[in-house]
Amino acid sequence: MRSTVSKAVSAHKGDLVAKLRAAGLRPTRQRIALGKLLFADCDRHVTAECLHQDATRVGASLSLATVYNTLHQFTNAGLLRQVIVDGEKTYFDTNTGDHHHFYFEDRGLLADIPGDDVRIDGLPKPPAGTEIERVEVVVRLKSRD
Amino acid sequence: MRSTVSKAVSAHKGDLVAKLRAAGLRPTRQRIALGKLLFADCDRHVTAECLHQDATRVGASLSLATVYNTLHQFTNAGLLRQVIVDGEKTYFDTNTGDHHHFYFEDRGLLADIPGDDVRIDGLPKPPAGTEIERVEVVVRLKSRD
DNA sequence: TCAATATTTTAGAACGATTCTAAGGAGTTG
DNA sequence: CAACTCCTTAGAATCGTTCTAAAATATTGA
Ligand SMILES: [Mn+2]
Ligand SMILES: [Mn+2]
Ligand SMILES: [Zn+2]
Ligand SMILES: [Zn+2]
Repeated sequence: MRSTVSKAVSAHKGDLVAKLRAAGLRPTRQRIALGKLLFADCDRHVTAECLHQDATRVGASLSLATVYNTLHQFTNAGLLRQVIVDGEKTYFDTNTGDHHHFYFEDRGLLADIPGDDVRIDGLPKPPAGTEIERVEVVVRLKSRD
Repeated sequence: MRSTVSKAVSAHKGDLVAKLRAAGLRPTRQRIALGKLLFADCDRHVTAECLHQDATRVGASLSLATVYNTLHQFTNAGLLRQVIVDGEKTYFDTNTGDHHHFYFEDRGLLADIPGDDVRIDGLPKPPAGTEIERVEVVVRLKSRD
């Protein structure tokens, strides 16, 4: 799940189309453009607005509504996950595995915390009638000085 | 009995007025009403909307804008802290010490996890030029069944 | 291939939480 | 009380996001 190089090399349009089909999504021009931006290279943390700008920058023409639709469809298909670290905007993460985040508050950027080295001990059992869906750690960072 | 109770209540109010003065905030009717709701009993996690409803329920009459203003003033004074667990609304926490949270996603409720019991190991050093402002753990819970 | 059908895209309106504006109200000081 | 400063508030504005419904596109199968 973390062989970045071979993933980048093998992230061809055909794979993307297969990925979309497997998710029950038609491989439209818009979804392919967004899929390339999201899945072609290394892992990304994007907002809808920023992904829309990326698409525009690359010459793809699609509406912001489509970016929102697509991000949610990808999330429902398990291709993305949401990360909530800021009340103003929602981040979408191409890394769907178990991991945690640094959040650079002044720049509004997310970064994965490398490795599975993070261990959390001493968590109490969840209250009766509930179960843990996910444990999230966010390390909020500020610039020094 | 009754005199004990009213003494306790007025002692609380005196504390509250002192607390506001120490924060450089005039003890207005609105701030005292909200301060009572927030600080009189046990720790609370509230949204602006919910605190406004609480105030209305208790007979205090103030605008939602004032609730927002007051929550931010209290936060800037270190009397509250913000907790971000939901993209839709902001929670304010009367517990300003180091601690973590259960989040009951389907009910939109927060509960404290005492900070002393939770240990986080294996966090990497923050990137150069940054420092940790806070480490937050959120345990997202869903109802079983 | 080519219509019939199902899904997708999109512009623009709507929404909901939050913030802003600016004018009147209230706390403080002497 | 007067003078001053700070506070409250209704309503407008903002902003990220969702909704609507009509036009566009993908898929199916004859
Ligand atoms: Mn972004
Ligand atoms: Mn609440
Ligand atoms: Zn991530
Ligand atoms: Zn708390």
